[in-house]
Amino acid sequence: MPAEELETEELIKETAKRIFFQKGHLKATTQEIADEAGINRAMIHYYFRSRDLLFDKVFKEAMTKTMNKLWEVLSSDEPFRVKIYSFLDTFISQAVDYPYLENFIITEIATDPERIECFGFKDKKKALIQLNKQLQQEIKKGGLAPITIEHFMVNMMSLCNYPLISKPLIQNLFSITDSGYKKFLLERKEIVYRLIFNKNPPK
Amino acid sequence: MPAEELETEELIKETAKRIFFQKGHLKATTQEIADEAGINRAMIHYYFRSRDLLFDKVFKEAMTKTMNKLWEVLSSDEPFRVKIYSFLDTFISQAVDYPYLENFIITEIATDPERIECFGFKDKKKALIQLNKQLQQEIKKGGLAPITIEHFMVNMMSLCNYPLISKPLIQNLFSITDSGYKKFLLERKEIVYRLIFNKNPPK
DNA sequence: CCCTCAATTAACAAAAATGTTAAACAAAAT
DNA sequence: ATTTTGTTTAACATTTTTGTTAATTGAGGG
Repeated sequence: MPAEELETEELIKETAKRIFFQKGHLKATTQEIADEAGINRAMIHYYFRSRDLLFDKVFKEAMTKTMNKLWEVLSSDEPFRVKIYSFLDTFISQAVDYPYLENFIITEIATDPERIECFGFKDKKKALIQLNKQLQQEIKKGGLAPITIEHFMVNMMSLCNYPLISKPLIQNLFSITDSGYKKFLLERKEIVYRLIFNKNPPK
Repeated sequence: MPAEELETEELIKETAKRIFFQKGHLKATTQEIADEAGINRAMIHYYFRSRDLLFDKVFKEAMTKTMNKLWEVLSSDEPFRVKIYSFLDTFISQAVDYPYLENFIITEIATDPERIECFGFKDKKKALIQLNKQLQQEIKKGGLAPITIEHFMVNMMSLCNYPLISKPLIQNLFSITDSGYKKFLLERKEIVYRLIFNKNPPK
């Protein structure tokens, strides 16, 4: 047994998170989770009452953590390009850890869009406005072709996220091995920056 | 009753396809499908033996149709930029029809990557090589910054597809209404072309 | 040493989903 | 008219998954 054994409750949450959002097995049963965690299935009910409550809690935690990180980056006082590069970095790191969190957001929220409501962060709007100001300045300086903040951000998110969530498809299309894919992903941080700014990334 | 009532088998397939790949409700039960189609649940078993076989058939059909369309475009004799613009068009149209097909590919294939094997089209490799030749020529001509065919295509796919499959998330982030989102998506064909070629699309 | 109490377990109950079957039906063939 | 055939239905059986409960364990406090 490991020196610092996780408390059962925490262990369940971590295991569930891994199965749901790393392995992408969103419909994993309580039995699968229990087996993977090496505990009795009843423990899940003991600590979380029901499968749905467990799922909710795990999702909400992962989502909040992620979103907070991202908005923090976007709200910082860094110059525009540094901020964007840092956003790419954070976004990709986070998505590498939980590639299927994004995927869950997509399918699950589609059937029940309420779920996402709770992530309306207080100063989201303010951060966006400020970022947009920076973006438009950058455009005026000629560093970027005219674009709205919405399209700009969707571009970034698309270019970072899609390759992560559609790994199997892309690997098949281009006959890329697992280790090859890792390299491919790492290359993308530069590729994306260059594409967006039409210029090499800082250092 | 409608004048040209669909044959039951076809009706089931169409209904299932809609629920699975338009509504994104991948875990829809046989009952839900039967209800939506207005038929007895046993009919699904009568025509398709099991839920899984139905799912497989529906998926395989949608996938094959999509892929064929895309490869056809990529294998055509059109000049590079026309071909690419046509690819964007086809890709987006198809994804608008079945936004969650992509999503299914992502989650389901993740747990069972074999599923995708069957879509190894005979002249995929040839089409890719030819396309790459065109791409590299375009780059030499100075029409494009140096890039591999893999990154180039992943860029295109990302920029087209991600906004479709992550509609709910983006709508929430930027407070966009449903009708606003439609407009947003249509704008993207131009946006993507401009981003990739750093220049306005043809006509 | 016994009591207490949270944590754990196995066995059970309930619910939800899938799969099967035998009978009813209805149109076409004989 | 009756048989045949493919389709449809309702009722039943099975399987899978979730949820509950009562008994067991084991560490700390009195």
